[in-house]
Amino acid sequence: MGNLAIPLSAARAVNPPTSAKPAGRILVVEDDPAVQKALRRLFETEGYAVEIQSDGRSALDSFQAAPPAAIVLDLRLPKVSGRDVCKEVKALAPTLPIVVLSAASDVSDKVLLLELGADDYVTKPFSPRELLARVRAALRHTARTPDVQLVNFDGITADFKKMEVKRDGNVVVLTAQEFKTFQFLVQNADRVISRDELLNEVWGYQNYPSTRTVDNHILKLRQKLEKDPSSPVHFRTVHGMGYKFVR
Amino acid sequence: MGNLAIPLSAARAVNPPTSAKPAGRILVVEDDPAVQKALRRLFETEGYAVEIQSDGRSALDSFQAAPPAAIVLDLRLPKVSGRDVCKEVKALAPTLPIVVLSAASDVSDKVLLLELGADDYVTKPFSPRELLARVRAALRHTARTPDVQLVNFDGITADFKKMEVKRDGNVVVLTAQEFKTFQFLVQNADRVISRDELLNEVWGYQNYPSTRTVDNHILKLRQKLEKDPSSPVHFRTVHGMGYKFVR
DNA sequence: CTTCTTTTGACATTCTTTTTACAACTTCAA
DNA sequence: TTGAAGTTGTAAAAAGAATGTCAAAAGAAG
Repeated sequence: MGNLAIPLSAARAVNPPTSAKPAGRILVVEDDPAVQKALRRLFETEGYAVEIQSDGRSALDSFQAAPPAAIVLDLRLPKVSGRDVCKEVKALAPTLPIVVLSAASDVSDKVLLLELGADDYVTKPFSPRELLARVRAALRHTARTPDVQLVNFDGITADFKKMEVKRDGNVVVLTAQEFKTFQFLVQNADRVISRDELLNEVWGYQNYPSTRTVDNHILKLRQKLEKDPSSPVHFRTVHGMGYKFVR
Repeated sequence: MGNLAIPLSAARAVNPPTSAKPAGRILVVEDDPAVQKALRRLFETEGYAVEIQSDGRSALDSFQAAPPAAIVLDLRLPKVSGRDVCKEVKALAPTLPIVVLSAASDVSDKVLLLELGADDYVTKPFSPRELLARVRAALRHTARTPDVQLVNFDGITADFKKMEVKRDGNVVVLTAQEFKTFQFLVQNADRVISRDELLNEVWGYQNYPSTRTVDNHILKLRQKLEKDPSSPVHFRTVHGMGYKFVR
């Protein structure tokens, strides 16, 4: 049986091209002035409006005055701790995405973050791009495209929440990687995805195998899900570009 | 220093040459000759043009002479430190992606990278693939200049995002190169483009075929998209100059 | 250690790009 | 107007790349 334990980070590593930015306002809660400045620059360059608060109390006030699109929250804060801010915000606005900044030691236990209700976290020292990516992902996850959680086509049923795929009523066993690939393609249906993008988004930076690996996973998906794997209808090749999923 | 374990074998085996990439030039700023060599090979194998500078001063000069598509920057450099290079470049070109190479000890502090304005970082010793992945991701992100994304003329519809072109409602299959040529011409409508410019912009530095190749691609585009290919209306020849697209 | 998954490598096949050759066209000067 | 000289249109051949596929190797999980 395929073990479909998808790590937190990977589960939402879904990243359609961010074209023109409608953006939104991001509330940054951080007490170090240097970091404040840097974060402001980082997000503003990307077209987000940025509001900065230096302590938990003001953060909560600000949040209640006008809820932002997302919150970037340092866990170590004066007055009201980041944890409490997190809890309180989540109690009032469960869907508002919160990305936590934390020292590695603070999250020795990931469970803690889940309890807090944070959507994602980045440990210091972190890559600016990564933070950006996670904030984007968090935003997309809640607000923008309510990610497809159920898909139905041909004779295939996929429930991404349950991580279950059926074909004509029978469960199809996908391996973890196959499942992630499938999910990413489906959630980016009709868009051509290059192998590189798949490697980045589905495999991640840490393990970056050769592009042929992608082909093999597509092969498996076709074998398991296409009526006629040798002339695929849904998992299409776009020669010289990549693959695209069509319903 | 120079304890950068970059297995050369890995550099070779990273990825099968992935197609005609627009690629671009990468400025590598690094003083260790061994690493220079490895990085050159890594990126060139992947179809990027590589320029190497050994110290901060020359890096800045080079950047100002002709900005590259991305910068890979060692933090420890002679003359002008990597930090200063980073800051200065970001001040002048905030969107130019910079990936920093650093010893683990250099980034013990989350402030640093953010303050510098770097987009991403890799700690030594690093995996060639990871570096590549990060540079690619950085490039992909900024490369999203969503010029025109949708075009409509005569009976032709083009969706550059989906990489799809339709003619009277039916999908017209364009090859990768044809599509890129088409996109470039359309996004530079009414301007005369020389064959050399097309080769530079569409084909890129790496593969530079003869100018007749361009003619053939225009031919294909006419055959696929013009009502009467033998007297083209949209893909016009400007004798002695090149081609131009008119809506 | 065994089993299952992922990745690699090789090869055949298919599809794309480039070259090539020649006809047709344009330009310009005589 | 006519005829070089240079450009471009065109199709087909040649060269080159990308992909499909399978089996073996490497790696993880149990």
